Amino acid sequence: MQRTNFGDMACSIARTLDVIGEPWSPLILRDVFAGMTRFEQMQADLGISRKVLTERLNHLVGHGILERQPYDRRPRYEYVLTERGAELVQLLMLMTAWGDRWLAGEAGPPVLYRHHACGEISRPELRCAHCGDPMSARDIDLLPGPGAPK
Amino acid sequence: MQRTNFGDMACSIARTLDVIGEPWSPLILRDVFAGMTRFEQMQADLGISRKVLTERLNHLVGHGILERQPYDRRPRYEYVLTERGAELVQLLMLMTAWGDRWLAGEAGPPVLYRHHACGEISRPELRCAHCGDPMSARDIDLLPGPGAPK
DNA sequence: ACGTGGGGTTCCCTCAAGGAACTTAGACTG
DNA sequence: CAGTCTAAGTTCCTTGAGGGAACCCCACGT
Repeated sequence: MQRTNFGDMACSIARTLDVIGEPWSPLILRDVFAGMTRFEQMQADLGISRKVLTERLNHLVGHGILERQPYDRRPRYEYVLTERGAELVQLLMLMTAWGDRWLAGEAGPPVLYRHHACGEISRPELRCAHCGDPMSARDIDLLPGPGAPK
Repeated sequence: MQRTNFGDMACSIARTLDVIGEPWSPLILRDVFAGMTRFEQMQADLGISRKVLTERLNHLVGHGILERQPYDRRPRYEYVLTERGAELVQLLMLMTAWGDRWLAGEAGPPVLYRHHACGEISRPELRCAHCGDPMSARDIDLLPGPGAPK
């Protein structure tokens, strides 16, 4: 995977990739979010190598995305989303929306979202936290922030 | 990187990862979005190997995310976002917001977004396309869609 | 004709992903 | 108490992708 260390770059995208950018990591988060929280379940569902699954889970736990909790007196553990992790799920939701739109083809989306607030099947949209209007790539300018390099 | 082919999975997240999940791809999109559209610029900015940059650009062009356009009578090209690609930038915006919140630390965010509609420095938020209320991980149920496996 | 500079290609080396086999700790079973 | 079962890893080997440096090609400019 990435031999170059993205975590040290002065870029929030690169830093986020350092946490969840490795192959499989987003799919592991998806599984945990969907309720497949145990090692064997994920391994079977994803078809990932056990070695890599171990590495990814440790990485995600280490970065505070998942927590490892025993669920038995035997050495059995399940992984649950932390607050940081739950916020990352928004990214997955947006990835789903993009994939549904551009890659799902004839068959249509494999999964639908029902929104608790309105009870409808819907999809997420990006809006400005300040004014509430839509906020897409064409609607913004980039400015250097306080953490900008130099 | 990923030897396993995510594109064949019945999951819009996996399919999206097949397009932009390889290492560097999101950062390449970031650069193009930020106006660094040429091979040499990106290579210098990212510190990516020229070989991998070539591979990634071809992959992104092949999936309709970028377009390769000549900008000179000499063999000089720049890469521009297609509509599909521009919509992917929303993902980057959300990654930025997450990284700003959880990883930026003392120094603060390296980049700020100014929203054209309201003119304010702001950040994007996920909202329901149907009712407009916030739509985060805790606000939805998952249901099988028409493209669900079997 | 000669240099320059953008945009790649080629080559080799290292290290991560895949895969299968092995290990461990406790619980259950006879 | 010995033997079996199961979830959750660990170990080891093979393969192939990422890093890096060197090289190549082409249209200018001078």
